[in-house]
Amino acid sequence: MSLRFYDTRARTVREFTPLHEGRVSLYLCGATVQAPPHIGHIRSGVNFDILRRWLTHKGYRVTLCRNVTDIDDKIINVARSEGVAWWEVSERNQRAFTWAYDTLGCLPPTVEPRATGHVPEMVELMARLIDRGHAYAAADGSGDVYFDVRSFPDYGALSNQRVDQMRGAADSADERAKRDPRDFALWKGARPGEPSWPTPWGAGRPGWHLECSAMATKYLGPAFDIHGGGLDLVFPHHENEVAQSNAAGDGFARYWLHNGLLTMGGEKMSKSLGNSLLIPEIVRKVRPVELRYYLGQAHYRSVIDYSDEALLEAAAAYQRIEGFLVRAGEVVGEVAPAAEVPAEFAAALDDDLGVSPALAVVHGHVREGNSALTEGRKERVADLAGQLRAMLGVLGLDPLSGQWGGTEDTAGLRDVVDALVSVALEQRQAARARKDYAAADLIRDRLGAAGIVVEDTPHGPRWELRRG
RNA sequence: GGCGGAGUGGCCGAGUGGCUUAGGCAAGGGACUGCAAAUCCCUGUACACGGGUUCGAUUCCCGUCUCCGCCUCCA
Repeated sequence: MSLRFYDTRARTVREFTPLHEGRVSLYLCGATVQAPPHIGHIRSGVNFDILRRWLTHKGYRVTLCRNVTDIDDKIINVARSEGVAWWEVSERNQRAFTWAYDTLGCLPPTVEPRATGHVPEMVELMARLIDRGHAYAAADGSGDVYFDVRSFPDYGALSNQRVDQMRGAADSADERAKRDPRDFALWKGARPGEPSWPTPWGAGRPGWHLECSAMATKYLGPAFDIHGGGLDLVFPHHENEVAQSNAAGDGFARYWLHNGLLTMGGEKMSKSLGNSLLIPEIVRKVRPVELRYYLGQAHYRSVIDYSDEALLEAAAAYQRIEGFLVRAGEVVGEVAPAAEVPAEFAAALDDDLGVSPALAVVHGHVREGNSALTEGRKERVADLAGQLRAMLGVLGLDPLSGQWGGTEDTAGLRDVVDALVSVALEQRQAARARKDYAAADLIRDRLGAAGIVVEDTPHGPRWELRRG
């Protein structure tokens, strides 16, 4: 079966064919860096990281452009309230986003452009729109530049709305000089004390939507394959992007993919609602890879209503997978990921990124692998472990990938601990041999208290550090 | 007012006009074990409600209820 995705604009699943053979250009709306990321942002990051990894696995050369909105009203407000420069706020939060993406195993984008670094491209785009009669500078001299919604018949096509039914866009607080209340700001003229960049129409700053059009075009070309982002960006952000770019004569995105939102207690998690759950807080409860499993296991378009219980369940499920690979490694040594993933797994991901049925294949392999391990069928164990690593690699969840493993230092430390624990385990085995179970259990309990879990197997005892 | 999504067994979460009706977590039973852990096997008979279409609907259609998102900054 072919690769296909649900396209927001078509409102149906469409077969995916890239613009250029063997290559995929992907634009993601990244963060407005007014605050550190919450798990909703990272859910989006994980969803699209899986998409990116799957495309890469299928042999496409993926160019991923993920922007950073480093200037906007809220950043200015945060800076003001803290008495620092706007760029201190955006730098600090951009680092927090990068840390969170890295921590969750999201591969870095090919390019990560910032809005304020692309003012000339935005000016060029505005000039084109004005020339073509789709935009105008405010007549009041405020420096605002607006997109003329009425001049573009397709406005509303992406979000399936008719202009007449829309409420006015209050994207400039005082509605300075719009011809139509639904017109949106391409550029916001500077008020006293605000950071600004010069343009032919006056000094000001980007009006959010414009930057994505300008940067997507710069890095991916006038037409590109996939544009992704959260469902809450469909309108107005993406509607406005596509309107600007199409009106300027650019083909823009060919497929629109939107991830479902993350809620907590049934309410959308949002910086402005103040119910943000931050990453450092969660990775105290579970390991980052377990959080990734939790965020990635549901279909990317479904809502995830966050709960600690569900998070811990996901961690348990992940540990089952990890447990097999660790035990397999002890028996057959390190197995490299297989070159190919099972057909059923591939079919699941090809079908609009069906991670859930793909994980069913993963768990099936784990179950069979555990049986093979019990039965001592080493070749089968190695075979299944290799396939599992390949599948988990696509999902960014391979516990042996190094991405999730310890550092060189802790690997060395592990050998030291192993030697020490072995001494204790030899004592315990001796006690068991003379049926002194009280002594044997005491040793196990003391190791347990130190965070070392002992398991007896047909091949002798094994130990590992308690997870979590 | 407009646009869109959702309600699945104790929990999470896929999916489908009928077939062995995913998978995980938890629970119960069994195997293994000195015990435990891990693992394997078995078990649960679910699709908000009311109609309709159909030989047959959780799956299609209509209506109702509830919840959520967007239409304003938001992944």
